[in-house]
This record gives sequence, structure tokens and C-alpha cells, in this order.
Amino acid sequence: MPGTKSQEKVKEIQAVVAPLFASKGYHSTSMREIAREVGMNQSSLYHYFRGKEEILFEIMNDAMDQALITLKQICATDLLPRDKLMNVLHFYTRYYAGDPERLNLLVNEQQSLAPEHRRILVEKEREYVCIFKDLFGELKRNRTTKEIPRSVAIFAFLGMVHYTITWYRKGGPVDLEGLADIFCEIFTRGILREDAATT
Amino acid sequence: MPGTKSQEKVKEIQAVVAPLFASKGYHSTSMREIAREVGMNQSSLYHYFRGKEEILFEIMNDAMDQALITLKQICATDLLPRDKLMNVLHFYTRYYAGDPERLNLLVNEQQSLAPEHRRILVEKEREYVCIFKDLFGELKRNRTTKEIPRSVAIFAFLGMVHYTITWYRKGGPVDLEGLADIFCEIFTRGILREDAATT
DNA sequence: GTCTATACTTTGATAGAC
DNA sequence: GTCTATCAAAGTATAGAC
Repeated sequence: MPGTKSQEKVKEIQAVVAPLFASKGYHSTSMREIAREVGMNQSSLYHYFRGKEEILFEIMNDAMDQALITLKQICATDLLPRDKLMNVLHFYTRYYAGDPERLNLLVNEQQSLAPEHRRILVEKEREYVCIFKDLFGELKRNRTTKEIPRSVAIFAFLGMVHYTITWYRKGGPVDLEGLADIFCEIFTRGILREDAATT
Repeated sequence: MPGTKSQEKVKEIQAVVAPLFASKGYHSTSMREIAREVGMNQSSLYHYFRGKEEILFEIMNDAMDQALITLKQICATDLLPRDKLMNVLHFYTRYYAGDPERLNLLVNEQQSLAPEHRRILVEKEREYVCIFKDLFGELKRNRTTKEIPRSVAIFAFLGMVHYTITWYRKGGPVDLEGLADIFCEIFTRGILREDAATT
């Protein structure tokens, strides 16, 4: 394959870099350190990436795309709005809490992106929020939500989930499924009408 | 006042630096830029601080101390556990959402601290969590909480509140009091027993 | 595709006059 | 307390041989 640049190697580098960026932060991780950790010369990295910032962007971009695909799949089903929402909440929780090293970057390193890359991810972020908003819209038509502004409800949930990367560790007293269940319950009881919640 | 180093100037510098660190990140903000923004020479900064990291630490440390004082005051009253909790949640929400530029650092720049400073703040973080845990302990004795692990409930709340620094802006459709009310409601309905919630 | 060598820039911090 | 001048270190990135 000409001009392919060995996608396996690219993935391998990203797999090494994500935890590095996550633990020390983007700006505190040097290209020299990355190269050492990957096991190649610093200059060789530039064969696979245009620069340090591109490594960060591609990891973050992949992570967002991956989640978007699944979220859209769930929403495309003909489940009841309530069940769709539960599936979305469940998936999203497992996604973040299950891969904290990579998702960490999405939460903490937005500032480190070049403006044009930042714009791309902000746009995808908007897609995320739209998916949630649409779901709540469907619920509202069925009069199943309380009088909490939709966006506040969404951001409350996102905050709850994103924060897991700082405290949740697999292998602890609560497993991933259990955590997703708890978040669903908090959100259900807290946001939706009780009569709907007990359905 | 000998050896005082003009506390007013120190506060002024911190007030300029906090938004800088918050918007561009600690490592992307240089001492030269800080000096320019403050309106003094780069070297002069070293008269007030031992170095860049100390500026960051002192801002973060002050912010934590300030919150701790109020939280302890609330807990020292002889209100009902439920009311104490509501007061704590209310204050904490207003504190974070009301000063996002400074509190941003507490959420995003822990990695940038020197190890010994990091340790100090981690210790204070533990105090925070203890305050919440004790409150839930009081509630549990009255059998007013559901079967959600205490720490999960606490981290759910902290995540919800800390995330406000990324989306909430004063002057929008929801004011600070309203936001605190909503968070209290979500948390009350989601975490506590319904019978207790409607008291 | 991988290396050596190096250019170039920016950084945090210090010395010392005033 | 504030400045000028400067240092040493570390950073990203590139040129070019193999």
C-alpha cells in the first residue's frame, strides 16, 4: 500500500501517547519523551505525524467519532424515547469510565489544540449535545420531564459522567455496569417525572 | 510594614493571572506574558513569588481554604442533616459557577503543581470529601438515603458542579440561585428517598 | 522508514545596577 | 521594588545521509 504510512504503527504510537498526555498533560510531555517511550528516534515521529499537536488531535478526534457512531445507532432504533435515553446514558457512562486514559484528553486538553482543530471538535461536541437535546425533545412531547431546562439537565449528566475519569477505577467496589445503572437511576429520578420513572 | 511584600500587589497579580491560566492553560502562559499583562517587568514578578508554579499554587490554595471555611461553618450549625446538606450543595454550586475563572484551575491544573504542593491540595481535597461523607453519614442514620454508595453519590455531585465552569455563564437564562436550586433538586430526587425529599 | 546532527525559538530564572 | 541584561536548559522541528 503506497502512501499508507503503516496505520498499525500510527495506532501503536497513539496507544503509547494517550496515557502519557493523560498523566502528565500535553504541554509537559515532550516529543523526546514520546519517542523514547515508543522506542524510536524523535525525528521518526515526524514521518507519521506533522507535529505534536496532530498526535493529540487525532486521538481526540477518533474518540469522538467512535462515540458519535454508537450514539447515532442507538437513536436510529425505534425504541421508546425513554428506552433510547437509558441506552444512551448507559453507553456514555461505560464509554467514559471504561477508557479514562484516552477520554481524559477530551475533557482536559481542549485548550491545547490548534484553533482549526479545536473548531472541528467543538462542532462534533455540538452534535453530541443535539443528540441529547433531541431525545429530551421526544420525551417532552410525551410530557415525561419535569420543569428543568433541557440544557441544564444535559450538562448535569455530562459533568457527572466526565468526572468519572478523575475518580473511577476499574476493579474497585463498583463495576462498570453498576456505575452506569446508578447514573441512570440518579438521572431518572432527578430529571424525569416520578410516574414515568417508575414505569 | 517590613517584609510584607505588599499583599495588595500580590492579590492584584493573582487576579490577573487566574484568568490567563484558565484560558490558555498553565504551561502555555509564560512569565513574560504575565508580566506584560500585569504591567511590570518579568524579573519583578520574582520579588513577589519564588516562581511561576508558586503563583499557581497560591491561587489554588486560597480558593480551597475559602471554600473549606464556609463548608465547615455550615456543618457546625445545629440544623437538621437534610438542611445542612442543602446548604452545602447550594453554597458549593454558587461558589464554582460564580467564579469559573479561578475555580477552573482547581479542576484543570492539578497536574501542573509541584509534588509537595500537590500533596497539600490533595489533603485538603480529602477534607472536602470527608465533610460530604459525614453529612451523608448523618442522613443514613435517619435512613433517608437510598442504596447508592456514598462516594458515588458525592462524586456525582462534584462532577455535576465542577463541570459548570465549562458551560455556565452568568447573565444567561438561568441565574446562580436558580442553578443551585436545580442541582439541589436533581440531587435530592436522585439520591435521597422520595418521602424524605418531599418533606 | 529510521537515524545523526543541528537550527531555531522560547522558556524560567538569576545577577546586579539603580 | 523595579529595571536591563543575560544564562542555561528544554522545547519543536528540519535537513540530509543511509
